Amino acid sequence: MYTALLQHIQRFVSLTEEEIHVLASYLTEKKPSKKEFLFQEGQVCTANYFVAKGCLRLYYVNDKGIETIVQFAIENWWISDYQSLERQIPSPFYLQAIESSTVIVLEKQVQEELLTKSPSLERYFRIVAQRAYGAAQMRIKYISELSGEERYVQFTESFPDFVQRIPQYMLASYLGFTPEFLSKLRAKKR
Amino acid sequence: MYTALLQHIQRFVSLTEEEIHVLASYLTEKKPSKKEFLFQEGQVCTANYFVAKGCLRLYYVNDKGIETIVQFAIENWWISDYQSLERQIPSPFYLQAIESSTVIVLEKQVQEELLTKSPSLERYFRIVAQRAYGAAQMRIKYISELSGEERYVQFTESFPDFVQRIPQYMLASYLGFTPEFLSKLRAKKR
DNA sequence: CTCCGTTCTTAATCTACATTAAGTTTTTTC
DNA sequence: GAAAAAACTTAATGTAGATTAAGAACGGAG
Repeated sequence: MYTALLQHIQRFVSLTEEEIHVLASYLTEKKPSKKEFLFQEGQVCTANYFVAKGCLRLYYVNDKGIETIVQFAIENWWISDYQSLERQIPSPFYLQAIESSTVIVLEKQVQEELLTKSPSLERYFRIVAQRAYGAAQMRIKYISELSGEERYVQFTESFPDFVQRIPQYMLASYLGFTPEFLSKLRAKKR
Repeated sequence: MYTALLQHIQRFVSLTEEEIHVLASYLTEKKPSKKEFLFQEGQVCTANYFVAKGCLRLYYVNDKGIETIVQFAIENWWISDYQSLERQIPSPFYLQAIESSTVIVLEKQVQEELLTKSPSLERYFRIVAQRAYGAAQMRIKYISELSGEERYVQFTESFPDFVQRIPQYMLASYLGFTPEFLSKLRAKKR
């Protein structure tokens, strides 16, 4: 149970049997089916989610009804709306399963308590947050540095398998342009 | 000494006298003058920087020589290139003082050691990283959601004092457009 | 105070990508 | 396995913001 997460944690810190036991008692598992939501716009986000299997997307919908994907999460990624989670304010985002997935849920209340008990886990989540932040810094750089076409090439080269797994319009949404423009790019590359 | 930082830390966790003492012994202070660099492109970034006074910018230069600002840091912000710092790879960024500033330097090696000794500090840095990540998530949202003009309005309304402190061309660079376009926007608002 | 480099402005032209709209193909559902 | 819904494509037209170029204003060093 929870082996994917335990393995991930032990890549960064080591846990005692006791800690593993306590941790496991605090976790719950959810198996959202395709298109199921973990939270929606307007709700306060209450948990941090670890993808053991499958794929999620974090997105928002603008006033014209257009969806924009802020982040994907695949196996071994934590995902949540960290401002909503920390400040307990309503989230502007939707967190949704793209495929039917297996997600490990760590409730905020529970996380607080758990981390005061276990410095190793505190350390693990510090490292995870720093890595996510580093990735976000690079993402911001790429958004402004590269053109739409360059971002498309870079993404497909970096994550060829992942591109197969998701609908094209989601890729367009993540890369920051329209499905029509992506279609044009694809036609050009053939 | 280091009072700005100690106050910031104690907004999130409490430290014992002993911990404060150990922490202080590990920190160093730097007073970069205007335009001085803390690190430059191609260097591996070795430390995490806390702005006690003044203002820094993290930016990169593209192949046409155009600078783009990825982040500002003012009083009470930590700033660094977290990918370079964590993976010890060369940074694509420059970290530079915009004003002559007072910066508290926490070397990576030292941070590692310090955090294994103090769970409270581990906790503090976990919280700081999560907040920074939350802010980055929102930044990514705003970049795709708002037009250049809307980002300008939003930024000037959110940080009116800060806008006074920095040159216009840096604001343009941060907001993701040219100084010429900013100039046009400003003319329009008058 | 004045000179020189930096910053800011104006305006003409240009382009990457959006919008709209219609048609086609693929996937889902009953 | 037919019908409906979702996803993808093509093409005409539109626009936010870039680029280029030149001049004006500002600010700091001597």
